[in-house]
Parts: sequence; C-alpha cells; structure tokens
Amino acid sequence: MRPYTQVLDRLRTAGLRPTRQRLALAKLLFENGDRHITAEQLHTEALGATIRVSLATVYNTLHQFTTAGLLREIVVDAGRSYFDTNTTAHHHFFYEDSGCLADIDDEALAITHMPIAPEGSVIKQVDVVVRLARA
Amino acid sequence: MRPYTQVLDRLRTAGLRPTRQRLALAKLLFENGDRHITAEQLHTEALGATIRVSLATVYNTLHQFTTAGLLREIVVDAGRSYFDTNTTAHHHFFYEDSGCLADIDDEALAITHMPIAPEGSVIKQVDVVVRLARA
DNA sequence: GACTAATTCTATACTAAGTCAAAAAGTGAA
DNA sequence: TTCACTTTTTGACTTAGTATAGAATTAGTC
Repeated sequence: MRPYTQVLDRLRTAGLRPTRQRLALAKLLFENGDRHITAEQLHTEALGATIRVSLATVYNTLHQFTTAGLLREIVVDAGRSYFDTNTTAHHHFFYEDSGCLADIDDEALAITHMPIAPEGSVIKQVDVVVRLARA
Repeated sequence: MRPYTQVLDRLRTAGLRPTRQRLALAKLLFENGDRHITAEQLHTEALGATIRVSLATVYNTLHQFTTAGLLREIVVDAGRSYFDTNTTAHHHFFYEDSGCLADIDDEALAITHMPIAPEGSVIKQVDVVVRLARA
C-alpha cells in the first residue's frame, strides 16, 4: 500500500481533486488520530514537515474539506476557527487558558429536550461547549 | 427620577466609576430590553445617538461590564464577539445567515448529565448554540 | 506523450475585528 | 481647589482570514 492511498481514496470519494497540497494536508489531518486544529497551526505543522504550501491554500483546503464533510468547524473562540477531524455529533471541553479543545464522551452529556426551530428556519447543528478554567 | 439614576446605581453597585461614556453605553444596553450586540453595532448606535465615544472605549467598556457581571460574552462566530445583557444561564439560537441571536426558552432545552471537569480544571460555563439556516 | 480546458495554488496586498500605548481628559476624595 | 488615580482618545498596530491576477497543476482526449 502506497503512503497516500488512503487519503487519495478519501479525497476522490469526497469529489475533491487530489492535488499535492490536499493530499499532504489530508495526511497530516487524518492520519494522526482525532484532532482539533486551527489554520495557523496546520500551516506551521506543514512547513515543519517540509510541505510547501501557502497559508491561503491551507484556509481554502480546510474550508473545502469542511464543505465536503471531511471536517467540522468548531467555534469556541471569537478570534479564530478550529477544525475537527471527528465529524460525528459530539461536544467539547474548551480550556480557555490554553486554547485547547477536548471531546466530551457521548454518555457524559446528553440533550434530552431539543427546541423546535423557529418559523422559516432549520436546525443545522447543536453545539455544546463546556468552558473550563484552571482550578 | 433623573434619566441616569438607574444606570448610575448599577455602575456604582458593580464598583465601576460612572464616567460619561459608561453611563451612556449602559443606558443603550440595559434600557432597551434584552439585547445581543457586537462592539461595532454598539459603537454605531452610540454615534447615531450623538454619544461621542471611541471604538476602543466601547470595547473597553464591554469587557469591563462583562468582568463586572453586567454582561455575558457569547461566542457563536469565529469572527466577532457578541455581548448579552441577560446574564442568567440560558442558551441561544444563532441564525447563521443574518448573524442574529435569540434566546432559547428554558423549558425548550434540557441537558441531562453534566460532565465532570477534567483534572485540574473547573467548569466556568456551559454554552449551547443551536445553529439555524434558512429553511 | 502532447495538448488543453478547468481547477487550484501562490504571493502579497487587503480587510475586519480587536488591541496598544502615550498623552489628554475626567473623577472623586481630601 | 488640588491632586492622585482612573479612563478616554487617537491613530498606529496586530491577528486571523480573504481577495485576486498570474502561474502551476490536474485530468481527459487524441
């Protein structure tokens, strides 16, 4: 099995053209366990791994992957976007001091009453953020 | 009763020096029903009401009010902060098309099972955002 | 392999939201 | 009124993200 086979399949399945940059970024994102990462972090990581890619391309790629269902955007900080490789429905702890995110176990939190969407709108997603401070 | 009596009391109670700017912004914020507002919106509104105040002061004031417990910051958009005059525990609908926020009735949404805070941290707040798209 | 249409990337300028800091202005107590 | 302390102002600056023209790349056809 060649090194890029899995991410190649993944991009093709998602209907995305498998460019050099997309393949390399997909490898960083999807072959290192579940991750929560910002565009800046991913860009730095790519450069550190001698992947030549512009910051604009990192942003474009993250947004394309999100639109294609490979990533999910997480909004916990008014100053930047986080992207989550785990796209299943789940919620997050957010450590405000460090800017780190962690998944909350499914059984640890549940919403028992869902509100009805107001007239003329549909519910896209329900996000729960448990904000943490250092004890 | 003078026009600024209520907000004057409110600032004094909160331990904040009642400067001209703080009084005027407090009046806009707290005497128009529950509001969700960004710094830019408040600044525009203040200027429209011939309140001379700098944008830096609007930001400073919103942050001071939040720290003093008069406002609550709501993070639903990675590009800007919203401030909520209703500081009780409650959750929000966020209309992604328009950038508008609306409170969710208490009984309409319930969470069973609060997660335990991870080692070394405390839960500051639990935020639920129901993201809406146009139908 | 050559050609080519369409897509994507790059580099850099730009935007929007928010912050910084020195000087000026204002508050409140004595 | 004075004065110590706080707050505001102004305009420069920072940060995260976006725009865009030209270059580079992908992928299908022959």
